[in-house]
Amino acid sequence: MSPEHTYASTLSPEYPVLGLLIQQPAHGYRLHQRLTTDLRQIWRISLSQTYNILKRLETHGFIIGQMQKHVGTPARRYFEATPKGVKRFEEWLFAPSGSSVRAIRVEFLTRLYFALAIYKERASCLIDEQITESHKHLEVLKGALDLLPLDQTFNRLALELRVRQLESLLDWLPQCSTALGQ
Amino acid sequence: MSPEHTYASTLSPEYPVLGLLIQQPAHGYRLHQRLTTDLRQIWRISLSQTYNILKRLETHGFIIGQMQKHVGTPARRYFEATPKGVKRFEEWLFAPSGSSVRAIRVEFLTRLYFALAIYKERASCLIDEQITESHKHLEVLKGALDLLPLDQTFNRLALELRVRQLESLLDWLPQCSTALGQ
DNA sequence: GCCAAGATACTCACTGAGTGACTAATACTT
DNA sequence: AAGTATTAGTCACTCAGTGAGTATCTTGGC
Repeated sequence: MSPEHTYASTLSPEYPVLGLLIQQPAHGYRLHQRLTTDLRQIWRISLSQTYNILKRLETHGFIIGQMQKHVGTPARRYFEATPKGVKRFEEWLFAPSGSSVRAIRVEFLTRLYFALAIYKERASCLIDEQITESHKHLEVLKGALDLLPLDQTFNRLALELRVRQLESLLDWLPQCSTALGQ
Repeated sequence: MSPEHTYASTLSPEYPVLGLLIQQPAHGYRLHQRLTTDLRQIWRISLSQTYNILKRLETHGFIIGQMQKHVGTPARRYFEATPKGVKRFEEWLFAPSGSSVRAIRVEFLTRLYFALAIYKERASCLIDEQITESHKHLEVLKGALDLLPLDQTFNRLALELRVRQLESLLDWLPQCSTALGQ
């Protein structure tokens, strides 16, 4: 068993957490506040779950935490990303998206958020890539639909829904560019 | 802590497994085969995950398993639903759907599958209810979008995508009725 | 000046979700 | 008879997520 093996898929909540810490080091509670304001339309991560994720990120060496005692506040642990953590995050940020509609929605929006916040010049490139990828994926789904026998009513219905969802995603993607342009 | 408390959300893979067992008792391996043929467009459940779910369902008393020794085959455990399991399944089947687009997609399709297979007369009613619910939900999302300040570019983009996805779901739903009619 | 309510900051113990490697028997094939 | 594929299942693990609980500090009201 490889010691570097990590299970997390690219949809994992570890990435938004890591990204926020790269943007700005913070302690758990503050981090959770930023999660619930800045990213609340995408991620709903409870406070204790936030701490779980921090713990995991730390055991994997992607972040390190240090106690800091201020006068007049309870003791806090401040976390910041390690170079290893930054590397992992950037690899994720510019990697191709997963294929499910949900994966695309959640992943792409998260990537876009951080691209806008940290690596602004690469954001429009991210959008273009997503458009290309989604078109490709759409063709795959349509191909699969053509191959599905007509009597497989149920599987056909399910696939048709996925096609429609992907099409509506493709309708929406150009809006991102517009929003970015302002 | 209530002993009857179960964590599983209505999106849990326990329901397709339970439903297949209500349709027809089976052993784990066969069940997994049915999962990968009949429901492959919705659920991708690995073999070992199938056994995990069976174990959980059994410890909760929703199914019971019994060893059966055939000549010429390895020993197998056949599972069937208990009355308690049937009750739980039916409550889920006719309960209102979750609210996320993914929840609706996965849940609704699963419900529809079993409604068609086991409770055929109630299937069209299920579709109508989903249409009503989704319209309501769409209004809620649109309301939230109207309330979101214009400067919250990112959260607005995310919400707009959800609106579009829900609209495309609403376009698709009537197809279910058509498919059902045949 | 005190105390209750609430915000801050975190911990713990738990269940559920999901994977990959492994075992072991039977069945098919050459 | 040996080797491969299929059938059937177990094990040990990590990740995902919840809810209750703990402890400290701030703030508003009397």
